Amino acid sequence: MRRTKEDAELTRQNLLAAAENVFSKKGFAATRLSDIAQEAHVTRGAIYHHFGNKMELFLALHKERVDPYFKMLDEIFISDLLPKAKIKKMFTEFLFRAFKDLDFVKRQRFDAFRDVEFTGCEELHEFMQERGKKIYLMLIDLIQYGQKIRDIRQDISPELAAMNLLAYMKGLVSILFMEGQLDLVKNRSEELVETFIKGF
Amino acid sequence: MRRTKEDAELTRQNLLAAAENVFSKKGFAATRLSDIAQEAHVTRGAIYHHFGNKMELFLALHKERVDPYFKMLDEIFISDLLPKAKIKKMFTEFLFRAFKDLDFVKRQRFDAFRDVEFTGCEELHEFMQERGKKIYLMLIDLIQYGQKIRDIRQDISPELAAMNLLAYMKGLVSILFMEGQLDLVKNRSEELVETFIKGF
DNA sequence: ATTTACATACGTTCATGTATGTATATTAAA
DNA sequence: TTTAATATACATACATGAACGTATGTAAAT
Repeated sequence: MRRTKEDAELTRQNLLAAAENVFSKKGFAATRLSDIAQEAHVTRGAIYHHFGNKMELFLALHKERVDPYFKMLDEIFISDLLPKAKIKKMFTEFLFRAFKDLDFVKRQRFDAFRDVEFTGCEELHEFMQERGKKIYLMLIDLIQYGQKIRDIRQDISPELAAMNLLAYMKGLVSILFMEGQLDLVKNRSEELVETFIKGF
Repeated sequence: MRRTKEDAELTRQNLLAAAENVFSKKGFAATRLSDIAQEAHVTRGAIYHHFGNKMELFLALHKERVDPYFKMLDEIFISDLLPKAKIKKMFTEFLFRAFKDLDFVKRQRFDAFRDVEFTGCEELHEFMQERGKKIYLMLIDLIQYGQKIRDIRQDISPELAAMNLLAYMKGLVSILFMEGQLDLVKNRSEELVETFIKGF
């Protein structure tokens, strides 16, 4: 029984949501398309219809969920705040959205030093590599300019500091969602970042 | 053809090494025991003989490789340095060993915000949860004491700071091994940590 | 009338675990 | 010390099942 276009879009979204849940719980390889289908109250047929295959589904999901975060960073980057304030805002905003958008972050809810997964999807690999590098360069740029106008302390290497910032951002997302630790930091994005940023 | 006990131990070690390689490349779910066996120049029979099953193999590997890191942290914790110096040393030493012991860290060589995997092994989950919490408490303890003796600045929350430290540690390991970024930071553990620690 | 949005059914692959086989090391007995 | 018994360290073969992708069916929307 064919559904209307709106219905179709709805099931597409349901599938994405379900996929997000299952992927974030089990990882790519361990996820069964049947689980996703079940959680979306459809059959695997719907998945293949909408996305073609498992990898494409993952890819679509990833791009759709991660894109907004990077767009936000871009916007802050081209705003007219001072460098340090920009960096601070990037982090705060990032965390704020992460808290609000738990579904995305759930994916990162693995414990310290536990385990990883590579999807083996070169496309995604390069995609994220690219983005990571872009943020990295953005941060270096900000720090250098900040140092030039004396907004940021002089005695640090922009590259290392940028690396540290990235590491912090990444690590924070990963760690915040350890069971029992979430409450401590939820809605304290600013405080958290403030504590960190004092280094500059 | 039965081997001597020493031979057996050797193949056990070979299996662990091979498992480390494959697991770190593919993640738990996506690795095939046949790959591991092949890389160790044995058959899967050897794996089942030595470890029982896939999960047990992973567990054994994990404990064997991760343990030394935590032991090292413990040792620094009970040493007689000042708190800030302890924290610094923990990080520096951790990174130093990580660089030296790439095999372990390889496991963490995934790109920012890319993908995760949960092994679904509750035992390991709790095991690592436990350890993470222990370090967390250790750090809080250090910071509080450091503040008391004026070794660490007063205007930060020990909990948040500890959380930040953990996040940084975790994120750093994850990010350092992005293709092309490794050279920048390799053997600069101290500088890196120095840049970070200035926040205190 | 035709396409769409799925459901259903099917074939194939493939990895896991188990059962079994076997040659040798280890131990015990003679 | 020699020999017999047994346990060990794997290899090989097999049974099972699961998940993927594809092919096809179908009812309703366009």
